[in-house]
Amino acid sequence: MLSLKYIRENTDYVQDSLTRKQSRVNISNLLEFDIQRRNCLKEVEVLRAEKNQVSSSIAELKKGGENAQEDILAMRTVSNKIKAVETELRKVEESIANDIYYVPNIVHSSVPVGKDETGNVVIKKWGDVPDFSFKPKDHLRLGEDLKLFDFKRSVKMAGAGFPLYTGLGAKLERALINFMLDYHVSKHNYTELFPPFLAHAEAMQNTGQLPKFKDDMYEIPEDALYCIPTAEVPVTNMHQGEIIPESELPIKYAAYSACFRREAGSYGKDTKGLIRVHQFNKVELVKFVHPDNSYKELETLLENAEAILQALGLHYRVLELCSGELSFSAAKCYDLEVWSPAENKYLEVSSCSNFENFQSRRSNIRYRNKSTGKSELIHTLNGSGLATPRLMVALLETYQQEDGRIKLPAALHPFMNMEIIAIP
RNA sequence: GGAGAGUUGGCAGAGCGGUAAUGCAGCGGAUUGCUAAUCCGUCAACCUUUAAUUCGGAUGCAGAAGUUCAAAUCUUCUACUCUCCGCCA
Repeated sequence: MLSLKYIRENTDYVQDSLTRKQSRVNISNLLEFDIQRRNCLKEVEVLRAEKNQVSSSIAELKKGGENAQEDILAMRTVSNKIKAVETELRKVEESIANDIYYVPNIVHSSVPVGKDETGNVVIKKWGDVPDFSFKPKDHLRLGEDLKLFDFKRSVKMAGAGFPLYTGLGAKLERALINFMLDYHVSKHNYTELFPPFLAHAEAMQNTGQLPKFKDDMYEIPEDALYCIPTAEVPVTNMHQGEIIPESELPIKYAAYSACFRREAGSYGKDTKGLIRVHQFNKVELVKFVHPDNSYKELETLLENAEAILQALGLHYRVLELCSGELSFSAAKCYDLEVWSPAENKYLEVSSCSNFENFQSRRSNIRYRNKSTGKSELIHTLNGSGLATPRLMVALLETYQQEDGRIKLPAALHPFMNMEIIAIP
């Protein structure tokens, strides 16, 4: 979240940022509440000061064995007054809390202005669109022929959108996860984590999933827990409430998790196979960094995610998201899109974002500034590195042979113990 | 599921109705001098004020409600942590 003080002192900038983000959030209510709050505070603080003063004089009198009855009676009315104003204050603060959680992060000045996906800027293309001497099959057909997934039977377990990987498909899924984790740990110096897949409401609120995206999450009401939509949630919350020594920054984590998304409102879109599912696997990269370096760290985060696609030899492009496409919590974001030969389009496999102190303010994650000795909010970043389903789509389609077999890229050979996936 | 103990500043830790000791670490300063020590100040977030990183005020003891002139301290509820028992992969 943003701080109320920041909104108050930079109202025009925040409003401009909201406009660029295509947000209809109204901050004038918030500013009105802010004034009310400060008026109440002033009132209550004067009364409290009086209370403290008289209270200590009562204490003095009693110590000296004197009668303090007069003061005590007077304090009774003051106390009641305080209670009344405090109630009012609490109401105003509740209104502020309700509203401020719906205000999205500000947009970084480097972000191109635009209102929808047409405003995104392609800043890079890597590799070539693969060329086929035959008509390439789509991943569904390939999966069926090679018995890699079973979408019909998975319905018996959990319904549509919960993929079941079978045989070499299951092994390939596991190989991709292992390959990516190993790569980030050994080549990019991330620390590997295996986090819980459920998180409580506070954790969800800290990273910005709640309150706005409640409907997109699976919930377990008996235990007040939610299924995580990304490992970003548990991993970012790992340092909640901590003050991290400046010398330990940046902290970099790579975490595998299953991800659960209800995808409410997107029914009928991308219903084919693996392209949009309720449960999927992802290796997530999360960084806790010094505020001065966060944009540099965003660039390397992007490079780290790209390295996976390069190692797998898959054609992709990088988008710099325009202001209107930025997610709620992000100040700047790059999307990585891999090429699907059968779909004949690019599919998003990663978003790399800088959240600046939007998440760390909610989660109260700080570092100790060496020169001032004061604690300040750190910046958080994260990016997928990568999500498997669409990666699987691109991989199968890109490396298919005319005879229907899949010739795996060399990077996966050690993880699969084979070079070619053949028709069983 | 049952029983018990606990949750205080960055950390450690006292206080158990009169308004948060003390130690360590950090930051600032002073002083003596030299593989460092000693002393002083400061040490979340908030409001107000200021030329100011200034003065002041209020808050703050897991969270919420209550009793009281006054709550870290008493009462109730909630959350979390630990220990033991039971059940289970």
